[in-house]
Amino acid sequence: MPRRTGQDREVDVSRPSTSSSSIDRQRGIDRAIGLLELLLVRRQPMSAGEIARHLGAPRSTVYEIVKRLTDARMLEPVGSGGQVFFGRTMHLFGAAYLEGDAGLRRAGEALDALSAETGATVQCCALRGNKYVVLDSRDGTGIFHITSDVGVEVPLPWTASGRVLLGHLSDGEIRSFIPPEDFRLPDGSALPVQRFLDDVAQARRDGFSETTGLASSFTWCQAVPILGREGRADLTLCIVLPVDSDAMQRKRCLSLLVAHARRLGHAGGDRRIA
Amino acid sequence: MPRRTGQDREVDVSRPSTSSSSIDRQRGIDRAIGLLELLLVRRQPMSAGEIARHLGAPRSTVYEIVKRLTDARMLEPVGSGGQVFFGRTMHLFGAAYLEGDAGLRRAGEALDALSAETGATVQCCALRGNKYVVLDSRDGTGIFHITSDVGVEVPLPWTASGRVLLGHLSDGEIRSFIPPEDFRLPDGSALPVQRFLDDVAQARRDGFSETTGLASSFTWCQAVPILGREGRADLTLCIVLPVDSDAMQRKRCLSLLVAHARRLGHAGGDRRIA
DNA sequence: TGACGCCGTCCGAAATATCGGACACTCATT
DNA sequence: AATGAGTGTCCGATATTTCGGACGGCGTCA
Repeated sequence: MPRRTGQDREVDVSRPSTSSSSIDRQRGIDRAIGLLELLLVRRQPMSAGEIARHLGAPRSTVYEIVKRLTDARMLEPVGSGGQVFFGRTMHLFGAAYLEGDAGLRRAGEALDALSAETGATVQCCALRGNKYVVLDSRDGTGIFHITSDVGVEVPLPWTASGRVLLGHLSDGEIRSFIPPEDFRLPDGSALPVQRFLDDVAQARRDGFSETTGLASSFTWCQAVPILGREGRADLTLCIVLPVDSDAMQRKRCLSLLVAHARRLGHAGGDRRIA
Repeated sequence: MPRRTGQDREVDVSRPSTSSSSIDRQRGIDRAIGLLELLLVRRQPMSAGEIARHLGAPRSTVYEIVKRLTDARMLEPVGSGGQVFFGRTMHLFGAAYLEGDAGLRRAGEALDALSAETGATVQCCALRGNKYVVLDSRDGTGIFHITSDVGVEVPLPWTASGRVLLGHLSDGEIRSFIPPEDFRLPDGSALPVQRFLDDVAQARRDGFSETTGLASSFTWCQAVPILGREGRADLTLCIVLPVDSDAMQRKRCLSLLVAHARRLGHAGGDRRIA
């Protein structure tokens, strides 16, 4: 693995599009946003130096930014090695967001109900950039939980929700939307793009999607769309069953999912036919 | 050798307090932090112009900052009047914070238990600056709920938790810590400072605090400290009962509170004696 | 119709925040 | 002891960002 020091500033050709860092001097606010996104992806405390290395930012600048964010308690010191992670203020911002977003709040209530009704792990998911992300979840009951963290970005082809969330895109749009490497599954095998496109089309017809053995070999996933004002799947309701659950149980779960999602959805009827 | 921090550049006498920036040019990141804090206090969508007015910031700058934060989805457009509020990314940051802070997460589990055991509104509270703030809560069951929002800042003398959270301060420190206007209660009456100091002292002795008719006339509040590593009350567990609840029920609730808080607390024994 | 208040965008100029580098320090490892 | 890698701080210079103001729209009210 090549060492990445502050040198990679002059990689002009090999930097495709996003996070285009030319020879640039960046704004503090952009550095701050990058820093927070980095912590979100890494999901563990980092020191200022470490952040600077990963961001390709000057150390002195990162120290300054970290200080400001720490004063505002958007970051908090963790441990004794000068590391920081998200702070309490972020929790308050997040809670305020939830208060303002009736959609996600109501979805959370549906998760409570679904969790009680099924005992399985249930989630509410959405698109974030060109990735799939869990926005909220309730862990299943029982000795072994199947869990996944809120906020972790996952390639769309790995998930049932991914098939539902892309229903509003054409095949061509989907091809250019998803990075090619995302079609490689966690087990190393490659998912044929056409099969994924077929899955999306089928999910569009059926109003739900089921997958198994994709992200993990021991799960059977079901996802249904929560339709927004424009008839697009803004959110999904999703249930994670053990792969050996019987067909009857699956059918019951699916109908529960559909019922909750329809109640939550904005576009009442079957706009997806159009 | 005198230390030169970035602060003492313009040590003018005419700096009244925070917020009211005179003629100065501020950093983008500070503007951004101020903007987010403003939204947290206002708890409703605001337009860029409105934000600029409240912040005393140039309109053009605020538009720029809002654009950046919106691109990062830390803010989201709301309505059609160009208003913005916290965005989905904030929710993810907040969730990541919760994942990293075992203390608050465990307190949340205690709230679940307390809520089930008592049916009342229960909260986890802490200090934020020189104010009291609810970090997490579970609403009571029954027809009428007594609720309060996560993240709303409240004067410390209005609350039972306030009396518990200041146990580590001396009378003098408390006097200078709390803004004088915070001793005026919501009903307009003034709480004698000495009475508040006595309350804090008693809470320190008893290991809990009870108040009634302070923040509202119809509530009876109980608060107990969750002790941190240094034996200080970092968090409180708090229960809100109707003012007409009977003594027996109150006693039961208090003992439940104490049991949960002791289990959560770091300093096991009675460090407060020291 | 005109006056007013908003929103959103654009621009040049000047103040300054970012940057690179240097320093002192600690802690392991050689 | 010497080396290396890390943290945390400070400083001057310059490329840049903030700022103030102007502009064109839109809607409302008188």
